[in-house]
Amino acid sequence: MRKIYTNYYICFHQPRNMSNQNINIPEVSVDCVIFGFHATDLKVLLLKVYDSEYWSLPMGSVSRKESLGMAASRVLEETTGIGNVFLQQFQTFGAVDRYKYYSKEQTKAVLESSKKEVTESLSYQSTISIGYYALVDFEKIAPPFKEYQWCAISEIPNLLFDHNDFVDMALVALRKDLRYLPIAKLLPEKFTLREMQKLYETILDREFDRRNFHKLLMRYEFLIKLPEKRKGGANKPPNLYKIDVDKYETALQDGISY
Amino acid sequence: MRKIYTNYYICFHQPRNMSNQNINIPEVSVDCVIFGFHATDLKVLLLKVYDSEYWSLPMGSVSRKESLGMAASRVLEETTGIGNVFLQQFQTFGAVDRYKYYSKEQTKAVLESSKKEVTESLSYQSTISIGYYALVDFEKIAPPFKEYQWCAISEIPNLLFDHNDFVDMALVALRKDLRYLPIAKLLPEKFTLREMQKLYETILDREFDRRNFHKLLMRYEFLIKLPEKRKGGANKPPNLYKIDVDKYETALQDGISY
DNA sequence: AATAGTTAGTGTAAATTTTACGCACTAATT
DNA sequence: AATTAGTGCGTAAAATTTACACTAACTATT
Repeated sequence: MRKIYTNYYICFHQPRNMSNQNINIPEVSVDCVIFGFHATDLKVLLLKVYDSEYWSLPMGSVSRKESLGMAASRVLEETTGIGNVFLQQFQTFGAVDRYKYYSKEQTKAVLESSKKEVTESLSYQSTISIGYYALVDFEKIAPPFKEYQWCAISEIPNLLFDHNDFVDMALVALRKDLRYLPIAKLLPEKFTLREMQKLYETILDREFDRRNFHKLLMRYEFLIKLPEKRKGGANKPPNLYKIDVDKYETALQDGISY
Repeated sequence: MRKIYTNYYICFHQPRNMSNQNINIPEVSVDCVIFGFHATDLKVLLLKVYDSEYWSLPMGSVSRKESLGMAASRVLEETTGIGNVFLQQFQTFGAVDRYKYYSKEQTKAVLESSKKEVTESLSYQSTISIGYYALVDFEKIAPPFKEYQWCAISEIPNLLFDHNDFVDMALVALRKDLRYLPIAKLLPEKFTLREMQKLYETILDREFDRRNFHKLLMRYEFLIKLPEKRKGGANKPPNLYKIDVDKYETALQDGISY
């Protein structure tokens, strides 16, 4: 006979002492992987940890007065100035001592540089992090300021804590959900078909035939051909396109095949 | 000129007062959607809230000494006795006051029935819940005990808090990731091709041709034909199959098309 | 002004995959 | 014997994916 435990009722937590109530939820943070696209590279925006040589992802805590999505959006705005972007939750991380285990020497350095008297507390803080990724227009936040740096996916250094895992898993999620994601948000408002193709090729790490790709995209009718062309190259200037937002969203409902 | 905020360093939380330290992380829970499959129905295991008429999903808090996956596994074991199952994190929920906002009268009833003097505290507790779904063999935990009830997806009543959202989103995630998920875990160890087909048909809400489905599955070579047949019906007894675990996992890496 | 070099833009045919379904045979129930 | 449903083969139609070659427009060079 299988043993069935008897505490089958919902176990309510003890009420916390709210006297020194912080508006933020302790031990929970939101960490953001910000994707941008430039030339043929998928890039991630890294943030330099104050007064140290280390890099991390933008992160922050969650207020009790906001939803997770709002928190992610706010954190992004506060740390980078980027607002109003597409954000997608992809995974929540909560390994034991994950802030302690990874990059021990980095963590120590950061603690020292942060000039606060927090020595051991870090390992008990932000034990759980909700990962979001953002799709942003690279050009809108370039050139980077010295505290931030766009970094190609393939060249990302060791990051603080387990942030390298965040980047890896964000990329996995991005690839998996590609059919349903508005990846055009990684492009500038006006773009060429070739740029869009490059974007797909970079994310999926495969090549498309120019003509077939063209046909494929045109099926969905969310591309508006502009009367402008992009001059400057020593070649026939390509047409510029922009997105018909309504039609794009409709197409994304069903998924865009490739 | 875009305004860039200056707090670009990582903001460490104030250390919490650890004197009345609870081993569990307050305000965080793990909630489980347990999928089972019976006849032609996809079902979810619901848990009756102690001494009330309401139902909820199995849930519990997360210890600081365990990872999220371990917590989900433990919660499942503790509440239902089910162990060693496939668990998949699908989404983390954290809307403002989501425990207060949903099912106000239900929450109240539960609070009263729980016979604890927690009145307002609930709305500040378990603000964030990490959703996992499990794929289990329906037969192994049937017949249900009175505190639990298998409930067909289409007949789920109003659940506590925002647990209806959990079920909806778990199903969306299940459908989306179907190609990569070991949904055979929803079947008994020995099963017929027809049962597997029904399973796919139920999850995807579409029909397959018997012969084509047969061909499709056989391509992957993860089905082992057993010398047994399932007798009982007024017809030719169908063959029984079991899974070749190694080959199944290999096939799932690349995804099983349908 | 002519030319070379580069990339853009476009349609059609072949190959492959998916879907639909026919048929012969088997093995149980009633 | 009639009925019901599974097994396993095949084949044809439909849909999708892949392969492929030329002309056009611009810049840079001479």
